[in-house]
Amino acid sequence: MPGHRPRPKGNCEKVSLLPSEMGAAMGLRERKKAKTRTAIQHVALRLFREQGYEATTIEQIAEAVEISPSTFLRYYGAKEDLVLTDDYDPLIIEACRTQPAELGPIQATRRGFRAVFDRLTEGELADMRDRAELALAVPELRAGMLDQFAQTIRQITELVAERVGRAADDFAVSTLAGAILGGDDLGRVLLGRTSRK
Amino acid sequence: MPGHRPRPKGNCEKVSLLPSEMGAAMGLRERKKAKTRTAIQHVALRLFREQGYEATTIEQIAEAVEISPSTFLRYYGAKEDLVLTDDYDPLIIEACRTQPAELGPIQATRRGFRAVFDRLTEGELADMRDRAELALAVPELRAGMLDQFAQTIRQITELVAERVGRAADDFAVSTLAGAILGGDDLGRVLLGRTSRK
DNA sequence: TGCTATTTGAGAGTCACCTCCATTTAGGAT
DNA sequence: ATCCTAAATGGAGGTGACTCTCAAATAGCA
Repeated sequence: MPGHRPRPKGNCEKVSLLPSEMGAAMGLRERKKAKTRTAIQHVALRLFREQGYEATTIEQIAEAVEISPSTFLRYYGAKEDLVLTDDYDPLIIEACRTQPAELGPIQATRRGFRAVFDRLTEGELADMRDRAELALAVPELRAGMLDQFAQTIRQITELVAERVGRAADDFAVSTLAGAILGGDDLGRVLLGRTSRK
Repeated sequence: MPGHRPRPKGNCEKVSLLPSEMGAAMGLRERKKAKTRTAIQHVALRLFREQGYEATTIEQIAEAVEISPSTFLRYYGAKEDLVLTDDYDPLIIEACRTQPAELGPIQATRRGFRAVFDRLTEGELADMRDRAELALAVPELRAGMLDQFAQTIRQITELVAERVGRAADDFAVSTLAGAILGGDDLGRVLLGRTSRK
C-alpha cells in the first residue's frame, strides 16, 4: 500500500437535513450533492466489506460510483473520512442546541441525539454500524478515531457550557461533557446502540 | 502532502542494550546497526524541529544521515515510527520481568522503568522529550499514539499477570496494568517525567 | 584469504493526495 | 424559452510514502 498523508483538507459542507428527507426543500443542487455524498459512502462501505479497507482504492470507489477520482476527493478529503466523518454530528449538535432552555444538559443532549436518530432510515443505521465496525477493526482508522473523539468532546463541552452558563474550561463542565460523550456517542459507536427509552 | 499508508511493516530488531553502552560486547555488526538507527532518529528529530514534521521528507532525512532512502525504510518502517516507536520499551519490559520475584507488580515495574532510565544519557533523554512533544503536536502522530498505547498496555498487562499469577484477562489485572501505565508510561510521555524518588 | 550471510543501494511501481485548468450544468433572471 | 453566472466535474500532472526485487558491497568467520 502506497501514498499516505497526514490530515488532508477535504471540503466539509454543512447540511441541516438528512439526505433521506430533503424533499424539494432545498434545490436540486444540494439534493444531488447530498445524494452523491451518501452514495459514495454507501458504495465504499460495501467495497470495504467485500475486499477490505486497505485493498480498496479510491479509484475503485470512484469507478463504482461513476465519478472521477478528483470528484471523490472533493467530497471526502481522505479515504479515512469515509469511515471517520460522522455527517450526523452537526445535526445532533444543532438538535441539542435547540432543545428547550429549561432542560438540563443531560436531558438536552439525550433528546438531541434521539431527535436525529429517530429519523434515520434502516439503511442509514446499517451504514453507521458498518463504519463503527471498520473504525475498530482497521488499525489506521482506529488510530484516527482519537482526534475525531477529541473534536466531538470539544463540541459537547461547548454545548454543556452554553446551557449551564459556565465557561467551557470549567472542570465540572468538561467532566460532564466527557460523561455524556461516554454515554451517548461512545455507546453508539462502540455498542451500536441507537435508541433507548 | 502526498503518499499516505496504513501500518507499514518496518523491521523491528531486538536489542537488549542501550546503544550508548554496548562496548565491544556485541560484534561490530550490531553496534553499527544500533548506531545508525539512533543516528537516523536523532537527525530526523532535528529536522523535524527545524522545518516541521510534515515538511520533512524521508529523502531529506536519508540524505542528512548519508544513507539511501531504502535503507531508511529498512530501519524505520514508516516516518511515524521515528517518533512513535520507543526503542526503550522492550528494555523496560525486560527489566521489569527480571526484578526479584518477591516484589509486587507495582514495585517491580517502577524499578524496571528506573533501571532503564537511570542509564540514559542526557542526549537520549532530550530526544525522548522531543518525540513526546511531536507526538502531541502533530495530529497524525497524535492519532497514531492510540495503537502504541494499546500495545504497551497489553505488554504491561502480561507482565502484571505473570507476576501476580493470574490470567491476563483478569479484570483486576488489567485495571492495575492501566493504572501503572497511567502513572509511569503516560507520565513519562506527557509530562516528560523521567525519574522520581 | 576465501566463503557466506548480511546489509545496502538502486530502480521501478503503487497509491493517497494535491493543484490547476477546461468543460459542463443547475438555477435564477430576463 | 434563454442567457448568464456560479458551482460541480473531470482530467492532467505532480509529490511523497511506501513496497518489492535484484545486484553490489561488507563484516565475520573458518
